[in-house]
Amino acid sequence: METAAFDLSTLNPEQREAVLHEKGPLMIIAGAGSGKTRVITSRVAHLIQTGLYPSRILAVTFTNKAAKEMRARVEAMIGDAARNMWIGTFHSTCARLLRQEGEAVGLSRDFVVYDDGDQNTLIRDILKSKGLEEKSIQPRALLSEISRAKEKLLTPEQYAATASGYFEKIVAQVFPVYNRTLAKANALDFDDILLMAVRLLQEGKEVREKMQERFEQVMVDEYQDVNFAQYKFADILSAKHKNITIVGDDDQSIYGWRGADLSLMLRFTSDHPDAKIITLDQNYRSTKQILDGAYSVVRHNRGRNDKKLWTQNTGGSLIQIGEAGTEQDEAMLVADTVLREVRAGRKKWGDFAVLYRMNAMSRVVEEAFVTMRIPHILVGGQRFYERKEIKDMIAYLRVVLNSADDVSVKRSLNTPSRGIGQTSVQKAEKWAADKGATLFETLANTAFQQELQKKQLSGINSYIGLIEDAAHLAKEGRITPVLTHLMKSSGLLEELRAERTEESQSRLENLQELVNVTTNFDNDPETEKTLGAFLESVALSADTDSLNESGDSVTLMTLHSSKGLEFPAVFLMGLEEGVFPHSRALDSNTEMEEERRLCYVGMTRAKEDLYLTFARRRSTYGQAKFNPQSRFLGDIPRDLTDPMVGSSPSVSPVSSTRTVHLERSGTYSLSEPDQPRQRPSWTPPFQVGQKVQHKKFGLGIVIACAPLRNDAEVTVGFPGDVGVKKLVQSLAKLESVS
DNA sequence: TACCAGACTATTTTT
DNA sequence: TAGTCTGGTA
Repeated sequence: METAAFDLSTLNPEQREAVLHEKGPLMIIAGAGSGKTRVITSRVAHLIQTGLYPSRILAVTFTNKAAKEMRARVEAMIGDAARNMWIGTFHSTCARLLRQEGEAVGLSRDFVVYDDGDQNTLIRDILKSKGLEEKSIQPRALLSEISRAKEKLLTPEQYAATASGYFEKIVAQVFPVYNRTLAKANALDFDDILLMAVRLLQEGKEVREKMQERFEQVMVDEYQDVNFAQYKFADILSAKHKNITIVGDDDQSIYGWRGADLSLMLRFTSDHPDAKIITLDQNYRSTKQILDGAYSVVRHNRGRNDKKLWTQNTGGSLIQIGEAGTEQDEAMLVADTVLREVRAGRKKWGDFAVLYRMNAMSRVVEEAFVTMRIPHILVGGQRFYERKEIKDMIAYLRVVLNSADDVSVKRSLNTPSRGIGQTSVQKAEKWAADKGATLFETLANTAFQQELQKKQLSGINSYIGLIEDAAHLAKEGRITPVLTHLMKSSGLLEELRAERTEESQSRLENLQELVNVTTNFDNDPETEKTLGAFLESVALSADTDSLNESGDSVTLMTLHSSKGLEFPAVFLMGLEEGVFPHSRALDSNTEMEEERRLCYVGMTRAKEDLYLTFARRRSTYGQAKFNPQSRFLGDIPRDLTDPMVGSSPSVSPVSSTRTVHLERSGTYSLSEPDQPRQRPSWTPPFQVGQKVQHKKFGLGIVIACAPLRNDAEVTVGFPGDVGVKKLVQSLAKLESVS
């Protein structure tokens, strides 16, 4: 980290220009590794040094981690004055605004934030109550459609007006109910936080003018990832002074599936015809081979701003390509390479990152690393705040804060078991719906209680007593006593301790960790000491926030979570058609372009060494698959690559000539020579690349063969509309054509 | 109410 | 394969 004040002389001309720009809209197109963060922080420092009050700067990012880093770096340059800046994520900034001014749009200060899990339970309940549950509607799909609508700032009415087709009609039906339920529970989902903040600014003239006046400089980082609501938020706030700076890279847009809209980046220049545009294309991170390789993958995308990164760093090794028999072999190849480099003293464990397309792929790597005793940390996967026991306790805390939160009442009511089952809950829900009361009010209502059996009644009373005691404790301001009281008196601790299994032990540890979190919160002088503030910090935080160089270990994570990071050596695994690019992207142009960008992001994480690996055979969902190697590998010019040491090619790439396959296919069996297996070896009926004749489809080329009991599943590519087919040999009766 | 077996279904996830 | 969900039964 830079500790001295910033030094203009170490910046390149474009960077300097961006830093010194003072008035008017500015767009910085910042390629990977082009010193973006340095430019933004220097710019902030420069503005403050030229007399701007820090409190008049708003800087928004997408992650808490980025926000934290930005603040720390500015502080290092200009000292404590940086504290008064508004630096935060879109969500935390909007939530802050809503807590301050939200009452103007009828929002209570004590709103809770619903995460994906809560949204899911809510939507399921609604589907059930509408009798729509078995109509093959996936709650997830529904939620993402609603989310998409909210990101566009659409009201349920506006959505309904344009809804067409079966699915959209259902969404139109559910959407308003979903919103009403949230409102009744005094809850906001992630999208609401943005939406309500924008609405507040649009409708509340006074608030709007106050905020517009206040923020003389507005900066948005990672602009390629903004959605419409976020765009609007920044747009309104910067409308008065017009000093908006956006920083982004269209080649690194990998969150399209989450509503990020790349076209908003283009829109910036039409919104602000006078905008200054600066492109940072000198890369300070990677070697030329890595940059050229990455470029050869993204350049296939249409409609991108062509921008080729350059570097003065022309040394370094070629991109290394590793081929393995199975995914286990692939993982071992990675492990071996790491081990060799570390033993040779060329690298430390912490210099390596292993990136993959799906979290599920981490397991094999972990296994290999464990057997080879390679220290590693796994990023992502099951998140702390999504663990059951943590969510349970959070649910309790939320009820203490806001008893209208029905979702949390339902979750906590019978955990641990108080003998209150589905039937009782349904009874209470019905009663609540009839009387227009909240669930909690209903449970406490004497008239309702008379309808209950003794057992249920005593359970409910002990629940209510527990919440009331906790609410009393909460008035004192510290969170930890409330939490520990709830854990003890609910009997949850007791239950877990009694279980004495490995799982219960780990749950107890997680709960202990939660106590640590609240203790830190209680002792942190910076935080507002209320339960609401604590719950908000929980809802708006991600695990990766705390991801720092935690010791000297290899980092394992998905390509998505690697964005913004860099490592001396990077492995990109699973470069196979159907894995990366992901199978879901194979028939969609837009998604394929996003996969390409994802590959670009992954490759440009590497500073010195980049390894791309694939396996010929991979089991997916318990089924063996022979995927052809990824098209991305084919995009990289040969003179930039080198086979990895230990790579075991046996079949040449699909694109090469057939004769090669025929010669080598003898070894093409399930029992890899280096890893003997118990299973009898299986000989595929055809070789990959072999021409075959099908009665109906005609001539085709074998792409893959997989064993299928006493049969074989043959994947064949046919020309024209027929495309790729999976055929069972005994039925398809494919004949080989020489 | 609670538990178990079988069915079902599978990206990515900054907040 | 593995984790989640559902429905049937004790």
